[in-house]
Amino acid sequence: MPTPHYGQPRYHVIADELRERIESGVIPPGALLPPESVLTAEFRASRGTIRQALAVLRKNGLATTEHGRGTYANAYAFSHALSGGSDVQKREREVAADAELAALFGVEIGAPLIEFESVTRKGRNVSAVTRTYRLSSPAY
Amino acid sequence: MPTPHYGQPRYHVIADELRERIESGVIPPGALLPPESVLTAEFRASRGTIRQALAVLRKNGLATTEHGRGTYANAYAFSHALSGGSDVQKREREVAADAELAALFGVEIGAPLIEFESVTRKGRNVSAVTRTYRLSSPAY
DNA sequence: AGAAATTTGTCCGTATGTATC
DNA sequence: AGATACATACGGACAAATTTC
Repeated sequence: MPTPHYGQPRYHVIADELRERIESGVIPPGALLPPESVLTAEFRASRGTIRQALAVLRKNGLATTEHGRGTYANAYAFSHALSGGSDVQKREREVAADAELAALFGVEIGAPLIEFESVTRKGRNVSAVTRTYRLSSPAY
Repeated sequence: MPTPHYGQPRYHVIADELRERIESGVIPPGALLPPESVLTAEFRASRGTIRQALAVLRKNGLATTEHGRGTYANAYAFSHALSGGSDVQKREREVAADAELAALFGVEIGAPLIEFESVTRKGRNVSAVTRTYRLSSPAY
């Protein structure tokens, strides 16, 4: 693989992508980001480049890294996006599994799932809707 | 010590050796491989290099690792294309807006949306499914 | 039941060699 | 030549899950 750095350096592009995920709620506040090893695979970047990207997030207050544990998305990032003119509404509800979700979770169609929905608005427009589904009763 | 990686990288050589032991039955299916600490001594490689070799085995479906327990040799079926060996599977597709999404985004029902789906697995079970919806053609 | 040891998971910092822009 | 990035490798430290005593 060549090393094209048109415009922006890779670590900056990666940092932007991760910031987008944090501010949009794809990575919810307080959640762990994927470990460096996974990020290297996802972005096909070397560990050094990934670490540079994470350093950018830390410097901007979007993430916090703990030795031996991982890198957290900061809750502060949410309010940052809020003050930036976007608005986020959240809600949690119980829904019935459709065929697709049932197949994924290995439950019957109609089985109860917890749906966590996050609606991100910028101005009057909705920019993103994120729905996270989990089993309502723990899998054992 | 310097780090000459002439020819094949060390983790690759080590992975090959371990695969040989598994396929030849020296390490029978279901048995635990030696712990990383022992492998570092055997191959005189750093732990990181050993873990890289083990990652190759996992990716090839030859071994399975459990936190705090160890790495098992798999009774190897050919699970290469199936699981891919990764924890998170992602895909992106275009879907039609249902009534709720249409109302949120302010588009007509059936209008095209980009759906980004991420399926997180723990072991064999799906632990979470996240779907993020965005407008397919940015409205600005 | 509880403490210690084992083992894997993750991050830190550093270093070398290679390749491309 | 310099900056960026990749792949590889080392050693150390802390965290978390599991097993053992």
